[in-house]
Parts: sequence; C-alpha cells; structure tokens
Amino acid sequence: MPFDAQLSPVAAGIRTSCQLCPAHGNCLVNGLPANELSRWSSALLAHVPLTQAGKSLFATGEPANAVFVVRAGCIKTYTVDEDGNERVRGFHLPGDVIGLDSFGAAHYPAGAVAVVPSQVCRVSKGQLQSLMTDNSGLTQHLFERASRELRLALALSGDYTAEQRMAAFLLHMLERMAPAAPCASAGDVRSISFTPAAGRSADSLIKLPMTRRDIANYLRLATETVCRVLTRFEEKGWLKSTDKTLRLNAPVALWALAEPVGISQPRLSLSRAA
Amino acid sequence: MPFDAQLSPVAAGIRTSCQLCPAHGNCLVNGLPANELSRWSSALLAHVPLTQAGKSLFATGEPANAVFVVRAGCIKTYTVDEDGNERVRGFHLPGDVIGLDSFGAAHYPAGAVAVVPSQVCRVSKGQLQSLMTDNSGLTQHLFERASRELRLALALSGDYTAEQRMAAFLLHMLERMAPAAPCASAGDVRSISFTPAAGRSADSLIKLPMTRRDIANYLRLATETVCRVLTRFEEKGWLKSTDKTLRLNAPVALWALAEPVGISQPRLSLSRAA
DNA sequence: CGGTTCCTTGAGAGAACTCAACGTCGGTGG
DNA sequence: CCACCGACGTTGAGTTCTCTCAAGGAACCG
Repeated sequence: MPFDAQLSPVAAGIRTSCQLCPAHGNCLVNGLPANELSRWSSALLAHVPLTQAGKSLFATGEPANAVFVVRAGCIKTYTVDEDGNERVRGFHLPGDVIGLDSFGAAHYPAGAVAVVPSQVCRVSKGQLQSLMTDNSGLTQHLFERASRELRLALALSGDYTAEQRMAAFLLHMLERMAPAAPCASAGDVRSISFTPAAGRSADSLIKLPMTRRDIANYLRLATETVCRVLTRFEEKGWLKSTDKTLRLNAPVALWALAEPVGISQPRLSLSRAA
Repeated sequence: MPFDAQLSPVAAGIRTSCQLCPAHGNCLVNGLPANELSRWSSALLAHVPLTQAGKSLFATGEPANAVFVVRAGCIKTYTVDEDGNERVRGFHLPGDVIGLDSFGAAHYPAGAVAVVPSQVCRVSKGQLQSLMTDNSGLTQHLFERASRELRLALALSGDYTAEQRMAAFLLHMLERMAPAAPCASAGDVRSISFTPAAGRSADSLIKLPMTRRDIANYLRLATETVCRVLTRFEEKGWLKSTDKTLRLNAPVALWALAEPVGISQPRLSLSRAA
C-alpha cells in the first residue's frame, strides 16, 4: 500500500506514522513513549474513510468489537429509542476516541455516523486489550480519556437554561477545535496538517460542522430554540453568525453565562498535586 | 466506635479479606484472580467510616489523590456553582467506585458526602496506578466501571419528562440495591452481609436513603415535582410510598415509561448482528 | 431550475418551576 | 412529658421557559 510522505491519498489500513497525523496533537497516543507508540501503530487500521456525511461507522446494538480514533472530520454518536426519537450523545473531533462507553458491553450503546466526510483509525477490542496489558502509558491515557468524557457528560447533564447550554457548547467546541485546526472535513486534510493552531488567536472563529438540528438535539433543545438563542446572542453583539461559521466577539460574556455548567473556563489552571 | 462481632471491629485501615465484605458481590474486585485480589487488599485502606449523614469524604476542588469504593451506606457526589446552587451528580451504593471521573484531573470535579452513615475503602492514586501496571484484570474492571458510568451519564442526560426520569431512577435504584441488599446504613452492616439477595423477589421494596430534595436535584426536577410524580404513580396503583420506603406494584408500567431513557430494562436482550 | 433540506421567525400551548401554605416527623430542652 | 423548632414532605395556584405548530426564505444537489 503506497503512502505519500506529505499526506496524501487515503487507503484504509495504511501503515502510517502517527507522528505525521494531523490529529496527533489531540490524539490519545500523543506523549506516549516510542515503543508504546509503535506497538499502537502496528495494531492500528489507519485512515478508514467515511467518504461522505451520513456514512455510518457502526450502528446501535452492533457487537462492540472495536474502538476508533477520529483522524479528520467529525463523527456524531447517537441513540434511537423505540419511538424513533433520535438522541445525539456527542460529537467527536480529530483525536477523540469513539467507543469508550462500550467497554465491558457486548454491543455499542450508541451508533456513530460521519457529520462531514471523515477519517478514523480502528483498533479491535482484542488488540486493544492485549495492548493494555503491557503498555501502561497507553492504558493510562485511555483511562484519562474515559474519565474526561465522564466529567463532561456529568457536567453537561445538569439543568441549565438554553442560553447557558448554548454558550457552554460554543466555548467547548472552540476549545476543542482550536488546537488542532478548524474542523475541516477529510477532503481538506491537506490543509489541516499544515495549519498551525488556528482559532486561539485574536478573534475566535468556529466552523460548526453539524446542523442546528443536531446541536439542538445534543443540547436537549428544539431546533428553533437554538436559532433564537443564537439570534439573541447576535443582538447582544456577542457573536456574528454566518451560516455554520461563527465569530465570537465577546467570549467573556459567554464564559460568564456558561460558568455554572463548568466545562469551559477561560484558562483552567490545573496545577498538579500529589 | 462500637461494632458487631460478626464482621469484626472497625478501625480505619484494617487489613481485611474482601471475601467477607458485604459489598463484595458488587465490588469491582469481584471475580479477580486471587493474586490480584490480595495485592488490591494490601493497597487498601479499608473500613473508613463516615459515621453520620452529611459527613464529607472530600470536597470539590480538593486534590484528587485517591479513589474510593463504597462498603456500606450511600454516598452522593455533588458540585456547587458560583451562585451556590448545589447539583447532585450521582448516588454511590455499596460496591460502587467513587472518583472515576477524577483520573487525569488534579482536583476532584465534585465533592462527596455520606447520605446515611457509611463506610468506604480508600486506595491512593499512586498505589492504584502501580497496581494497574501489573494487574490487567483490575485494570479492566476499573475500565469497565468507568465505561458503565459513562453510559449511565449519557443515558440520563437525555431530555425526558419528569415521569420518565422518575421511573428510570426508581428502577435503577431497585436494580442496584437488590443484589446486595436494601441499602442499609453502616450501622446495619450486621444484617447486610447475611441477607441473601433481597428485593429481587416477588414484591419490590426499595428503601431510598436520600431525601426528595436530593432525588429532585439529581433528576433536574423541583422537589415538588418529585412529590407530585410519586403521587401520580400512587394514584395509578403503580406503587405505594411510605416515607422513604417504596413498594413497586407495577414495575412493568414503570419499565414502559422508562424505556426511552434506556438504563433499566427488564432483561436487556440486544441480539443484533453486524 | 425544481425539489429537498436547513435555517429563521412568529404565535399559541404545555410541562415544570416558583411561591406559598400546611402537615408530619424527630430531636431538644424546659 | 410535652411544647417547640427545624427539616422534610405534600398539595395548590400562578408564572415562565421552552416546545409545538406553522410558514417563509435560503442554500444545496441532482
């Protein structure tokens, strides 16, 4: 399987160096010792393509026999109840792990589909399990990811107003997209890897890859409410919304609003303790 | 600190056999190979007492340097935002791990207090980390616990009616308390360890250790709403509520209500194919 | 260009909240 | 022993936030 140094074309299962991956900075293997990283790489089925929005990675209830890491794009996880109501559980950006909620479960508790054209890397449960027995660094990183996701889920599960939730969501997306690059689809991978940390700069631009409907569903709001809240924010001069691209003018005001949610602080100073 | 002979004296830090622990059936070490269990036991500070309701185990923002397993009683975790609003994040029953959401975090994201007199076992983060490097069974159990908690948090975070949430909560409590025994406080430990699986039997009795206020807060409802929903359930003949003790007469009806929440099924049968 | 799908705005409805009052229980102290 | 107090639980009435229903406009795709 050929592989171009720069980045190039995509074939599932390619053996690649994680070092060159556009998502490396956010990936759970970032910071692992070289030996663990190389073992990880060789257990990996890399560059699995989800060529277009709506492509399914796996369905709810399917046997849960792999875990995925987003390489590019955006994947949403969701459930559907007996009445056919969809419920968005989360959005996964480059570097994020998908399937952390399926450990010890026979089946995926939620399905996963691409929000925009995306790429993921795949590790089977079996391989992951054996990796975990003798790669303590990897194990710890995985654990921290799961723990972080749990913190997020618990924080978001609170009872907040539409405005609080929206503000928290926007800031959270901003934080997550900033270090890697604006969330581009896999088609734009070329640009991703060479874009330096964008978004963290002066004016905060977010390109939201998902629809209002998905945002609303994720935040437990009606689509219309999301629109109205965005309009209200815009009237206050806090942001400028152009289709899916948002420009945050007054992040401070948003922070203040989102504070009770507790997921996005201006600068979370976590000085370590014993 | 007086304590009954059956299960010997309680002094924090006692070296004890996990086999005799009343919570053993639900504990994360249940099913581990003997060698891992014994290493776990010796890393453990067992029987840490929280003598009365309201006693704090740790506070929000405190350096997160240990993980706990509930031995008896009930512990609630909670956060307090800047406006002083309390937010209950979860109730932890015997066998449950507290602190899974603090991995990779310097500080506890939530505080923990006893709901009724309780006992916990303590393992320091450092010890746990070294245990995890060479006890793959333990590691896996921990991972599965974190994953399960994540699934629960995601399921509960949905947008449901007061009745759906209440039904899901009651059934979930019933399921969790049944195998171990009705949630008794540490003072009743005597009875716990020798009571065979209660509650699973014909008529389902639950003793809810926490106040209506805590339940409401946990479910993102007003205290009054919880009362009203319980009253409605009672009017329908689905349960009989006597103070903190509930008798579920029509679990089927409750199951039907709680179905969309997706956390408590009569018997989860998701046979699905790839 | 039609035909979707998505986004946006308006008007009315409903579920849950807030405010308020009252009953109950358990502990405390006179 | 009983009166008192505070916390908890329950019930009622009015308010509010968000949802639902409805419709028009914009963007995307074949």
